[in-house]
Parts: sequence; structure tokens; C-alpha cells
Amino acid sequence: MSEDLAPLLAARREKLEKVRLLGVDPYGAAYSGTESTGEIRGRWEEGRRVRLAGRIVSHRDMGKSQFLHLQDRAGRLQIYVQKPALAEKELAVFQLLDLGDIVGVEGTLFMTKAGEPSVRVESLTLLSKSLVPLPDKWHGLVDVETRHRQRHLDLISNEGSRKALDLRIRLVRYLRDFLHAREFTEVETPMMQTVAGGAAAEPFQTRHNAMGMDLFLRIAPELYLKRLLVGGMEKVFEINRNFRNEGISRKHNPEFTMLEAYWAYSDFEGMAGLVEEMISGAAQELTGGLQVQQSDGSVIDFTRPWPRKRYWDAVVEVAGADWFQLSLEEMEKKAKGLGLDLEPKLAAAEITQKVFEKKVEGQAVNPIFITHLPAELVPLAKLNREDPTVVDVFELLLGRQEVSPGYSELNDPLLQAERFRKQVGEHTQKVDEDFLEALQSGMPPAGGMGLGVDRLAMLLSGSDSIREVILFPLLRPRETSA
RNA sequence: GGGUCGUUAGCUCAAUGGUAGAGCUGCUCCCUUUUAAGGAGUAGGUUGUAGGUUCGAGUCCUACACGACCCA
Repeated sequence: MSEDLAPLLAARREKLEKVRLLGVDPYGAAYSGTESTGEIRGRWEEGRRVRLAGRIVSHRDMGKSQFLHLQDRAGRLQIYVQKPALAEKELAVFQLLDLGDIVGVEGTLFMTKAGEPSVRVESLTLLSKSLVPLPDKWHGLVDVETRHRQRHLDLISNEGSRKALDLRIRLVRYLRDFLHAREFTEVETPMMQTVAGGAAAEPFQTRHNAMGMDLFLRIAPELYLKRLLVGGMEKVFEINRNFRNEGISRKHNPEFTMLEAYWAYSDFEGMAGLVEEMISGAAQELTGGLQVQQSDGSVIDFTRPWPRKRYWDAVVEVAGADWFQLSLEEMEKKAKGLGLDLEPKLAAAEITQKVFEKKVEGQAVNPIFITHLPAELVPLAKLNREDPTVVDVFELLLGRQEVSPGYSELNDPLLQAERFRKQVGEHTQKVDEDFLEALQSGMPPAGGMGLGVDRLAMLLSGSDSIREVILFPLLRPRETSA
């Protein structure tokens, strides 16, 4: 069997067998009473006795003196092994160690001549034998495809990857803490829905065999969260996965994490304040400052207050004061002049939206709330009282992307039913009749917000792709050579 | 969906159409405070897959797979 393996792999299999022949289990048992490398550095005391466990990530062989770095969740720490100091069997095991193996050691703290905090090892236990070599010790794992397919190797060898993913994990926790501190209740609503509502997007379909029923993975939790408002819950939120059966890109993964929060008796302006406080707080908390460097060299400044600007004002600023007086043909000509590539037969509102996406959203590095979007774009929001052609909503632009929408939620059940049927655009929402029925029982006026958690994690970590902040992004399976 | 680019040793990378190489890793040695340790030696390849052009293909052509970037 081992003759089929590359020599590098065969060598490790041989060592594995030799460890077993010594009567040692190469996949050890619990190793308790350890401190992390971080805790050891934090409580440094020359001569103190410590136990730690971690992966061997470097090795400098000086003959009788051996220096290795162990890596654990907190970082790396050097261990120093004097071969003569080890018991006979431990020494035999030590000789069979490889980079990548996981060991536990016990010993005392000391400082080397070069000033590196180290552990003088007195006993060593093999906890797991690694059968494959580590990636390049200097360059790490570079190949993007391999980094995503074999995320474990990426995590072991690339500190930058660990940092971006760790920031994402801390962001999710920060968002939960922020909302809990303001007495929002976290709930879980269905991921499998009979009607995929709450957004305009293509859903994934699945099937329940026993019930003989087609189901959709949710594209948004919105319609369920609103039913909770009807039911009397006044401040609710959910952080969970949404699924959209659309293209994959730098900014899109088919499953992505969404925060949605609803606040009874508030409105879109109340939500904007909440979002502003939440996101600027996240930047401060997670990056230690309000200016965050992006991979394209730009810097996002999260300093408050964030400007608010009406959608039509933003469009007029980039498209000219007479934009909304133009004929359809003139709009098309002007849009092309602005560098847009238009499909034929777009409605005026759609051309305007294209201009907005390219010239406003595409330029917005620092946070800005665009408010009062055209009503036909947002069927789930309240119409503005003075101007019923627009709705009381904001869209937070940040890092040239839409990151967070917020609404004064539409709570008129009859108007909601009508608006569902008049929506423009390529995707039309399916009508969730159960939701409309629930609205008839009376939903309090409320503000709602959504936040693309992955996108915010991208921006806060300065990552150039959503895949850098998702532990296991979707990839096609590799061809198996069978 | 369209376009461009990429895929070479376990990892990181070389190689005018003319003998597939290097560093790290591995293996055998030397060295009791090293830091990408150092020194001596050595092994490691169906160049993504399948075809084609050619005296000769990692290199040129076609298709496919996977990925990256840009556009829709």
C-alpha cells in the first residue's frame, strides 16, 4: 500500500508504524491541564512549570539541542528539547516526529540567548501524527483554490486567513451582543419555506418526501419575523443563513449570513440610527479604529454622523438636474454617455436604478444612507406621506456596496397585497398568502433592517472576496481520478 | 452566460518548440541557545484531462475539468 504513495507520504507512514512498534498510540488521548501559548506569554515567570499542547510548525535541529515552535489557537511558542533530558521512549518518539504533528509537552519557562520565550521540555507526548506535509513554511499556502478546498491547511499555515475569518466570527458575536444589550430577542424562523418570500431572488428548491411537498430554502426571514411582530414580540432579530440560487462572484456566495431586526413602534429613521451605531461600533471594536483600509487601497471612514441623502437627489447629482424630465430615449442616451451598458426595453425606473448602481453605489466608499427609494423597488415598505411615489426606507452604501437596507415596514394588509402584485423588475416576489392573512390581525408600525454580515465582514477585514470571510465557500467538486 | 488569464515535485516558483530545474519539505550525516538556523550528501515528475500539429510539445492548436479576474 505504501509503495503507491509518494516518497514524502510513505516516509510518514513508516514513522507511524515505528511509533506503534514502540507501544505508543500515535493518536493519543486527552491531555489536560494545559495553558494556551497566549496564557503562558501573559503569565510569564522564569522557571514556572507549564503544560501546553499544539502543532509542530517549525523545527531547528542543532544535534543534541532542538528548537521547535508549537502553534495553538493563540499563536506560537518555542519549545527547547535537549535530547539527553528525555526518557528513552520519549526520545525514540521524538526522533519520529514531523512538522505538522500535534504534541503535548511539560516543562519550565526560560528565555533563550536571543530573547525568545521558550519552554525547556521535560516530557513530551505525541497526540496526533500527521501523515501529510505542511505547506511551505515561508510562503504558506498560496493557491486560492486549495486554500478554499482545504481550509484546514489554510488555517494552519496562513495567519492572514485566520485573522479575516476570526474577525468575521467576532463580528457575529458583536452583533448579537449589541442587539441583546438593547433588549432585542433572537429568534429562529424557518429555513425551509413553502413560499420563498421577503425578497426578490431565485430560491433553491428541495423536497420533503414523507409529506410529498416541494419546499424552498429561504431567501429572507422577513415575512416570518413580521408575523412575530403581529404576535406581540416587539424587538426581534435573527442572524442566520439565506440561500439565493444566483451567480457566484466576489460579493456573492449562494448561502450567506443575514441579520434582520424588527423594532415595533420605530421607523426607518430609528433603524438608521441603530445601524449607524451598530456598524461604527463594530468597526471600532473589531479593528480598533474607525478608518479601515481596503484591498483596493481605499480607506473607509466610519466616523459618525453618516450623511443621509434622498435617492432622487443622489441620482440628479450624477445624472443632471433635468434627469426626471427626460424622455425614455434621452435617458438611454444619457445613461450610455455615463458609461452604462443597457439592455433594451428598460423602463425609466430601471434605467434610473442602473445609473444609481453604477454612479452612486459604485462610488460610495464611506458610509451614506440613501433614503426614499422609488416605491416600485421596495414592495414591503411604507409609502411616504408627502410623496407616495417613494417609500420611507434607507439603503446604507458602504465600500461601493449595498450593505444594509432599513424600512418603515408596511403594515397595511390591503395595500401590502396590492403592492406585491405591482412590483417591477426581473424577479417578482411570490405572494405569501399566510403572511397577508397574518397582517390582517394588525402589525404595529415598525422599523426593520437587514445587514449582509459577510459583506460587512469583508469590509472590516479589508478582504477582496466574500470567500475570505466564509469558512467553507461553495466550490465545485474536484474531478476524482478513479 | 460572455471575455481574458491560470493549472509544472507535498508547498512556493523557474524553464526561445530542443536533456523538465531551484528553494522549502523529505531522507542520510555533523553541530548543546537556534530564529526562513548553518554545513555535507541524496531522493522526489504521466507538466490538470483527452486529442491534434511537429523530426521533436510544459511551451503551438482544439475540446473538456477546476479556479482567478473583468463584464452581463
